[in-house]
Amino acid sequence: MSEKIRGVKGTRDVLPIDTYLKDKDPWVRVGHLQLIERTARELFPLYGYREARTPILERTDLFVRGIGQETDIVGKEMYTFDDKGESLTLRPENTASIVRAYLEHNVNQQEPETKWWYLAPMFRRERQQRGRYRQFTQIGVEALGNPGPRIDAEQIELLDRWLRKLGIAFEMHLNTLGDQNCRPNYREALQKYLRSRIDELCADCKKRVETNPIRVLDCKNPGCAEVAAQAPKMEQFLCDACRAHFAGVQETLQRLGVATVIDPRLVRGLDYYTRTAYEAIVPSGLGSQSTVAGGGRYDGLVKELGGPDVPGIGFAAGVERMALLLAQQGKEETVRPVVFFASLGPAEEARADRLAQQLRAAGIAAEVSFRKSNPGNLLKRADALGARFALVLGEQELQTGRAKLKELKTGAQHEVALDDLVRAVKELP
RNA sequence: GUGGCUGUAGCUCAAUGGUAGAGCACUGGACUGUGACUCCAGGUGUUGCCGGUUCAAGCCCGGUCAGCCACCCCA
Repeated sequence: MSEKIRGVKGTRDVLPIDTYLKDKDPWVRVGHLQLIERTARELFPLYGYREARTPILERTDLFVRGIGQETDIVGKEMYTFDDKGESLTLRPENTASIVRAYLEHNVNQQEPETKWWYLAPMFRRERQQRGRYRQFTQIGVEALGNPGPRIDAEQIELLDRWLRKLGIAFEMHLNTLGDQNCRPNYREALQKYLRSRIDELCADCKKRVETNPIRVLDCKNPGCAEVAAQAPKMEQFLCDACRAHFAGVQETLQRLGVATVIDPRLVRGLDYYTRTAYEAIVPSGLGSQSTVAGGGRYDGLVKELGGPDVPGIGFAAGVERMALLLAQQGKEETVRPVVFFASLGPAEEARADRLAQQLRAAGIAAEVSFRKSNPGNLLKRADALGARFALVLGEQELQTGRAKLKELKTGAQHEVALDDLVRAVKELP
């Protein structure tokens, strides 16, 4: 007796049926994924973004250098393995890969500004829960070579437009993280402040004070939150250039009519972010998760990965999280056959095969019956498939060359000539 | 990685430590050429897996795996 083989922990199937669901909660539907993807494919090129595809596998060092050794992603969440002496990793995010490809092909020497978008599976070895999976999909954009701030606003407006188009209710949070000039000053001041109140912080934050003090601002622990509320603000430490940049982003967004919430506590977990940071946040529907898309500027990353001093900004959206939100709203597109052929014998089946072929060639979805049965059961089958019309093909129809096209919803029958079926179906309202 | 809850038919769920059930769905028939209604018949199963206690375990105990929820972190 062999054991039934199972999927990998933290991965999930998305199937075009209802009954595989293990729980009552809405789950990702194929139709919603298609809607999200199709909208992106249509919308992103209108903003000048072109699709880029990079490999799922990269050298581990790319992420260590790009994302940062101290981050949770690199420190404990990567799928890393040895490939005959070389360490490889399943990508946990795509920005580092995109920048690697950009540099590898010297794109900066071919065009001063580059706008790419991607749709790609990502892998992070976390404990899964609602809205968080070990394999998940991100749709994102990266704009390289443009120091902003108008590109920042344009990109935020793109995300805003996309989510609105899909009917997702969210709030766009916005913040600035400063840059290499002013962030160290802020970090130092913040650190000094946090050390003075270190007894009030949680155990994790006590460590963060030394490793990554800015993330203490993001802690949900009540004690930490209170300390954070009185902490010095980034805004007081911004250098003139960063201050002007942030003002420019806000001004452009206002001109474009994009509503944002300035959120001083919005920080980013990844080391490479500078200046503009933004997140689309939803009030509910994702369990303890609330971010459906996050983005920001990373002006130091390209250089960090061995390239020239090229600025960049991008966002990544969680496709499954978006699909979960859509599932709670219900609407989904499904493809159903227009004509179902109920054939009563071998000769009729042969004719149905050819008729279905003609309909499909004309762009009309058609399905033939493969099982031998009586008309009653075949009509049941047509109904179960959600077909609009059923056409019973028997001896009589083959002889006369005429058949009745039955509209299943109303029961109305339309007499049609088999030789003229395509035109007849097209002409029906 | 840490903690809590759960695991019985394809799905939703019952069963005091004592013989595994219902609804839905599925297949066929009543209806050898016209579905939705109705009726009848029929698979529905190593009770997640392994071990222990017991005369006896779906039920109690331990382990393990998986799912859910929360922390952490993030999309």
